[in-house]
Amino acid sequence: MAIVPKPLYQAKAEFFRMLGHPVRIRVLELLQEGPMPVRDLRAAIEVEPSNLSQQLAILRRSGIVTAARDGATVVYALAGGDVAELMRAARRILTEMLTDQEELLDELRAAEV
Amino acid sequence: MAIVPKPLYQAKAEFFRMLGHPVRIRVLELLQEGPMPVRDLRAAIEVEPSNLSQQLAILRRSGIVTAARDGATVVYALAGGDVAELMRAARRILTEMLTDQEELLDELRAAEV
DNA sequence: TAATGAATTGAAGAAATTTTCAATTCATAC
DNA sequence: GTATGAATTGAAAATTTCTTCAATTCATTA
Repeated sequence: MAIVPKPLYQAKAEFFRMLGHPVRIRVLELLQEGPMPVRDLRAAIEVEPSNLSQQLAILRRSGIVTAARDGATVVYALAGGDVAELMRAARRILTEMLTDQEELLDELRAAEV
Repeated sequence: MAIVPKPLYQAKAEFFRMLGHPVRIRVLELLQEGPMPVRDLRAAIEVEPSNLSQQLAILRRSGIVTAARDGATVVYALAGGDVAELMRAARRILTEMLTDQEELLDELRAAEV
């Protein structure tokens, strides 16, 4: 079976798409404070257990997190990449984008008609 | 017009989802070199004109790019946020995540973007 | 070994996104 | 004013992702 390399822009798109879900974002944010058992993730995120598991499976398959069983509980952790820096960069852009929208909103509010 | 504040993690998820498409990624990468008319985007990206327009519309609506008409052509530009830093952060994580996919790794190392 | 709790899996229906095509707008040239 | 090229729009069909539920695995405890 020949290895057909995936175009880089497609790998990037898949990566961002993997991040594009509220539950997955929250999991990644929580794991930035350190490894955490599923039990705690479930307490912090309002979501059905099986739904959380589905989202965790997506994160696991992508390779951005790892899972380790410890007795009856499973502990998740970031696989190592600097997720914090990525989130900071995203927040900077998001902040700028939302600020612009707010300015637009202010203009709309200020408009006479 | 009631303003319903959106949870931050949801805004983040929407932001990443907006990035999660190969054509949109390529547009953002091309625009990092400066404003560019649709004509040039279409020459650089293999995609149906109307499909490109759909993807451009998504980028526009999100606020990450702006469009300005100049005669018969339309010129797109990044709205201002530091998209380059975001892409670098993403690439760092991707590089780490894909250590077992040699071909893609080589592309990542060679990529300047 | 039976029972319980923790977490995952598989599969189906629901929901969202993507692609495609015909129709439209806008500016320029004839 | 009519034709042409550039780009966008609206809407449907195709595809993908999301949610949900029942069934399952694995470890612990009674």
